[in-house]
Amino acid sequence: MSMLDNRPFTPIVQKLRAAGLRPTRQRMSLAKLLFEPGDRHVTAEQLHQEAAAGRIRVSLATVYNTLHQFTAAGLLREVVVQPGRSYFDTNTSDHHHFFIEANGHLQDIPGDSVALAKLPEPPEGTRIARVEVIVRVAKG
Amino acid sequence: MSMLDNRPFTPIVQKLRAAGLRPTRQRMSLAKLLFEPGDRHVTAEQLHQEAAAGRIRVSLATVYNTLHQFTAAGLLREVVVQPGRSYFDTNTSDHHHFFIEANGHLQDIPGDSVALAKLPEPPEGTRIARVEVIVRVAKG
DNA sequence: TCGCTCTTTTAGACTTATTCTAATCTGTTG
DNA sequence: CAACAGATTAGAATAAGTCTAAAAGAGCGA
Repeated sequence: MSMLDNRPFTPIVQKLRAAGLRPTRQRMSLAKLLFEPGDRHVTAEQLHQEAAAGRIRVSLATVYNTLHQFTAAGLLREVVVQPGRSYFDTNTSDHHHFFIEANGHLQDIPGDSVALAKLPEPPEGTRIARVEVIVRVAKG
Repeated sequence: MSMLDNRPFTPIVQKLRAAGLRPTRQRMSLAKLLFEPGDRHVTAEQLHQEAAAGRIRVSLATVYNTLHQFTAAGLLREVVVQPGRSYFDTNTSDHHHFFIEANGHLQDIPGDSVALAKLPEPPEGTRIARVEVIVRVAKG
């Protein structure tokens, strides 16, 4: 399966179609970088550089567009822990994060090792969309 | 008690001194805006505008410096929930937040209406600095 | 009080992450 | 394969925040 693989029924193509996104060259390349290696947390800039390293020509604007489309389609989750930096998480299952302050990295917390015993009533006229737990850890 | 109040033993002055910060005009004015009205969540830009509205001349750089100094001193807590925007919370007690997606506002969740039943082991060589729970709510 | 020194503030330049725009290109459908 | 809607692009634009060097202010001792 080469970088030029363009067959119409590859899992990535199916994934994109299922999300209502046309399987364009750029989206397929980015999807491969994102989803083939397993769970990961990337910034737009990182993904753009990885693409460049892999001889894939994609503009930074497209990387941003794609990450947001994937997020809207539920293929990614956006995680904000630091001012001025967004991570995109390829693991969309119910789970939480460690944020390692020393190096700014994120790490998944397995879904069942955090338990919320009690949740508050959401404010009048709203419903809970998602509960995020961020465990900030420091050296020591 | 006027805006020009400069007495050396006002609670704000004490608070600043206790934090090891000189009670300068700018810091006192900002501290008043922050701490007198009770619990609040502000951005740097908002605070800067409030100051301007109150005829207090403070540069934006000073607002940023001050917010960070207050945070380092434990008088404020920084909360990041949206890319490209930091909130500073005057409530430094142990509590969590609702994030109202519709308008981008934060709202405190009383400390005891969220309970964590189980916490994970932090990664090798780190210790838990803080656990943040963000309950994202949407209209409906 | 004055003067000295160290700290703070400031305007404005700069950086970084991200979004926008308008032109060009490409997938898909008939 | 033509046509068109949707996607991509370079580069400009924006926004939040930081940095810098110079000016102003605070606190101290005499």
